[in-house]
Amino acid sequence: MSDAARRPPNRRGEGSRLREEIVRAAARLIEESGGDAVTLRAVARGAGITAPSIYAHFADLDEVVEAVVDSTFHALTVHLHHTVDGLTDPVARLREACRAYVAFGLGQPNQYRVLFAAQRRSGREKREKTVETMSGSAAFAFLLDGIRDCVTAGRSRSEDPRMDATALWLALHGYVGAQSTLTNFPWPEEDELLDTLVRNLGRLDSPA
Amino acid sequence: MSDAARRPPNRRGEGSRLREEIVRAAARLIEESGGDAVTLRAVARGAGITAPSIYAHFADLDEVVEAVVDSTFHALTVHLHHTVDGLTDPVARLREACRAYVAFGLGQPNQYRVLFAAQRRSGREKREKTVETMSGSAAFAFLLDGIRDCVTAGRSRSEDPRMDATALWLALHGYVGAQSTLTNFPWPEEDELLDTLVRNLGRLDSPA
DNA sequence: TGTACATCAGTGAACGCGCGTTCACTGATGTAC
DNA sequence: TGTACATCAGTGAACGCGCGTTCACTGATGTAC
Repeated sequence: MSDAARRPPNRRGEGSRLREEIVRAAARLIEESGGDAVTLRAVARGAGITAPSIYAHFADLDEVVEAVVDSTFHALTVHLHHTVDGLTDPVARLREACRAYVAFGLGQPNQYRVLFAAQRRSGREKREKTVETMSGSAAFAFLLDGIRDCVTAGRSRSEDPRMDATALWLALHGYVGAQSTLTNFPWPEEDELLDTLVRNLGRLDSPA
Repeated sequence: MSDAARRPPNRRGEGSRLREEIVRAAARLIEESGGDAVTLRAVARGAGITAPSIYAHFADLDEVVEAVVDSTFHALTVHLHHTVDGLTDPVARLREACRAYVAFGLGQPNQYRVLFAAQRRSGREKREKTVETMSGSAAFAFLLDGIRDCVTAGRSRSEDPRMDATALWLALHGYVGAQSTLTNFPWPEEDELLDTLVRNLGRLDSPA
């Protein structure tokens, strides 16, 4: 901090502004480094503050990452809602939701990875209600409702929407992880692949 | 190393024995720590040697992990071959291969994760022929051949086996990653889920 | 068979580094009078 | 309106730690004569 000007302190009661800046810096760092170089000190550097300042807002680095995960899950949910907003055809809604999910993941693959990697670590002892059941399930519920709506509209032959939604989510999830990792794999055209997944796992009669 | 007896050196020309012990120790460490605590020194401790001894066999930790990945991919390939060996019905072969793939991944989820996580890191500058295209593709080819055989036998309606094999692999891959991570998710019965994936993505006419 | 010597697997001390965490502190903001 | 003071966001020095990497070394194994 000796080379830069001293950070002007936030006004009284505006400490939460720094909190948000820390979360943003951590998210940026996760995305850029792939999660390898995410340390308390690196986050502090990214936010333009000194390391001890973080303790005023978070107990440790895990809490910071947790905040990033919450924020990212929220952004995903908003993104999905915004995408299907205005679409009325249930098949189109389902397909666009899947497209949007994949686009969100591929747009920030390392943050997406942390969304689920964080469960492993913090799951040891903490909190009954994990992020997974709180925020993450909103995205899954999206797919489940999407399939149910298709069934109601007579567009899907699914006899077990929960099973089929799980299968569909697994494939989307696998695609986000694999596509951003195995860049040498002979990937088919993305739209075709997504259509294949949605049509077959959503049990749609007509081509999507 | 002061607390333990000094390791008796291998005989002349048997330096490769230590190499294998290092790889085994690294694999163990990856599986137990989730990959977080994998350091050169930790691997050395696990192998019962001092850190500098590793340099006689590997340039750095990345090379050690690379060796673990190679070994794990090889084990996966052997496991798949062994599983379908003796099965003649193409649908049964495909389904059992999928089951075996998932079982392998869930049996050592952290090693499985590293299989693909390693691509990211070392992919920066090194080697054109990545592990992915060399060893990993053997597993994928297994699924592809499986679907093709079903088509030939008139058991699958697939019109694009490569596309459908990709879709199927993505779902299996997603399942291994998600199931070992999201332990609170209301997972359906594993056999039912796998049947759903194989039947729908393998485009099988009759229930698998 | 015996002895001197080369080989080489593995050791242990040492280095500089970035890390997490603690602590007393500084100095601008806002308040009491 | 002016002044003394409390508050509190953020600093910077310091600590102990495990890390990767280097280097000269040790001592058992095998070989030449």
